[in-house]
Amino acid sequence: MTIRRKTITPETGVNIYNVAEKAGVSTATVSRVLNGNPKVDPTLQQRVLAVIQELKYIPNGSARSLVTKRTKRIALLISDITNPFFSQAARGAQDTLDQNNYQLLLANSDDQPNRELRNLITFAQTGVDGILIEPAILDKPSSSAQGNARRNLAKQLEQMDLPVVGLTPDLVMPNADSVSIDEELAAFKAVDHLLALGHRKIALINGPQHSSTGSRRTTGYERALKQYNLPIRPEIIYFDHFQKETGLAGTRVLLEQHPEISAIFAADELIANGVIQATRVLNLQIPQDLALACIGDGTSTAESYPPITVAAHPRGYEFGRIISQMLLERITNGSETRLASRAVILETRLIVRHSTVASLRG
Amino acid sequence: MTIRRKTITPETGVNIYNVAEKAGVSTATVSRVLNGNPKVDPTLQQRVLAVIQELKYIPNGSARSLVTKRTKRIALLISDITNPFFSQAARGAQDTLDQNNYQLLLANSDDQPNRELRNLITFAQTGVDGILIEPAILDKPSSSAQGNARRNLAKQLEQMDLPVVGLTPDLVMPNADSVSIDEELAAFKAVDHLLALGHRKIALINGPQHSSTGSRRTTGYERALKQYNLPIRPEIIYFDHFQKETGLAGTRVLLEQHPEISAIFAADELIANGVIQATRVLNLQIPQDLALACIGDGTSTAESYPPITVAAHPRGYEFGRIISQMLLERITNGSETRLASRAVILETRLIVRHSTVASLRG
DNA sequence: TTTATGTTGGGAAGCGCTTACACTATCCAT
DNA sequence: ATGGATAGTGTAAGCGCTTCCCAACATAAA
Repeated sequence: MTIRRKTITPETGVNIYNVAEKAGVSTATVSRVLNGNPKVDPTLQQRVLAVIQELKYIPNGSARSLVTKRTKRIALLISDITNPFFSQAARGAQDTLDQNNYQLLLANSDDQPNRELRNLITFAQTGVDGILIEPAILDKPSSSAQGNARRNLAKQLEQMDLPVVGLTPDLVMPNADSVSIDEELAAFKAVDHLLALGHRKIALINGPQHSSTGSRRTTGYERALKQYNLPIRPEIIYFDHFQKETGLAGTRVLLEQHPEISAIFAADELIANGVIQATRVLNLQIPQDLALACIGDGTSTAESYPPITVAAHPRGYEFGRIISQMLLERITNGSETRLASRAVILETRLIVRHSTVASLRG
Repeated sequence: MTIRRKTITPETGVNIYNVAEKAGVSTATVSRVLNGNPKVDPTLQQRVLAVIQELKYIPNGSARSLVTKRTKRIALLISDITNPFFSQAARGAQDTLDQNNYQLLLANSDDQPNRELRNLITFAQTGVDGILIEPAILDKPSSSAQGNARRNLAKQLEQMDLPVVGLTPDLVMPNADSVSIDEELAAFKAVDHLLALGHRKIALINGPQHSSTGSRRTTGYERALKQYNLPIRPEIIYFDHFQKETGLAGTRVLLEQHPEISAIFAADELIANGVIQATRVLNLQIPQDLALACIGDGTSTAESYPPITVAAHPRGYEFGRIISQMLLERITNGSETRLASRAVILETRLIVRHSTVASLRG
């Protein structure tokens, strides 16, 4: 058995040849024990393992990936890790990936389609086995621009031909799954609750009007009103961003112009926090003067004063676990049977807390 | 010019040979334009670039890394991305890395030295150009166990011989920098402020007693008391975790047994939040009945009711930017001049807000 | 014109692995 | 004994790049 090439202590670190030589076997055998191939003589295996320990040999991932075409690495592309929902999701993903010996590559898109695309290309180059993505919000009302950005995303994704799981309801393409909640239904549940309590003047404070999330929540709100044969009054609907500031400003503006409002449906927890903050400034009591319900994961709303009634979806952590689990299935399965696309819709449920109470007005 | 090997459309994707062939040049030339080598004929360069576009060629990172030994990838190993400080730090790191075309690999250690070690090894295997690490807290009072874990960390890190920047004051080893704040001084400032206001019975609610952070903050607290010739009273010091629950429980316990306490120094923002929550339950007014100061980044404490006086350190985002910047310098510089280790200590400053007021008692 | 010098491009080695394929040894059925 | 499986190991061909080294050519100096 002869060993070619740099067999003697290269400057660059220990490689498989060094191990093979010292153990008196071929590189093939070393590789086999490295990969847990069952058909190697236990004696040899022990010898090789011992040498690996002794030499502190760590296999070179690049070389390995080059031939196997797998990296044991997946990418998570989200708008902003700073958002608690996403940092929880990252943690959830991390935990299940870790259990399966996968690594996590992180990138933020800031909801900009071009950054998203750029990151995707970098991933393709770097080499990842799959992609977890929260597609950028398409904020432009211009339908053509919106369509374009989405189409580019899909094109890029398809071209890369990697397993994908998206945190969105609308990622329909081969080799991809999607996980989301029924935004419209969640909004409907919250508003329906307010209506059932007798509220009739219910304002909506929402994120971007033309974002997919924003528009779906608006639809749910409208559907609830229609069900009670109530008119939709655009003047008590306020759009801006999914931020606390929106809740603050929206509440001020709406209540000033429409004091008859008896309840506010905040499209998200941050907005709801802003609403509460505004009521403190305006010296209003929740729920006596103003009822408040929102959509969220039910965590932070449980700790505010008063605790807020919420149409609750699973926490970011859950989302993270689910999407990474699905991605792993797709990666593992991908070679043989290509799985059909799945669209998972997670449950939401209404949690009634102290921020809502029967309307005291007309 | 002849081109060897699979020159014709491999199933696996476009490679550098395909590009070379179609452009009528050698792979060496393609590689040169790929890497921006200035000495290629502009005509050729154009031709190659055109073919790259046409074929949608994306270079294979593994192959590239295999020969260059650089991955353009760095690792961030922290205890928990879910902690806002760290998600901010991750964002800060991400942003500066992104600008320099580096990617971020994320891992959570949960403060467990063994997970930390395991992740480090995986990084070495995967291939990263540098490591950003928040070393696991060594909670065990047993000094030998503590020393061991730290020593293992250092050993592993040195063996990997990669540039490292640590979010800690105590990472002394070649090819590494560290960034931290003067924990003791921060604690001193906060407590000194309380003392200057006339408070004499100042309780401390802290995180783990034997964690490096916890013990340093205790020292600062003690130093401030000594400066005023006041005794250190262990019975009004409460240790547990850097969590809201600790603040809640600590406040109840301490005030029940020692109603003479006129001020609390909370070692961290979460604990301070717990203290506030406790005062609501106990029906105490801050700052009239109890003054409160803490250490933090000054963000969340600005928005509580009342806003909390804080010895403020830079935000996680700043830390993230700084450590990644330093790491990049080390990576870039590393080959020629090996930089001396640096230990950066970031400034803290006292921000006086409504939670502290002159003592109304003796 | 000849020689020295510089500039560009190509040939090919090899980075550190995995894995067909070939080979040898063993074992059981004939 | 002999042939055919079977199991265990080694050989060597790449994976897709980068880069050293040299050929080819152009240009400047003699």
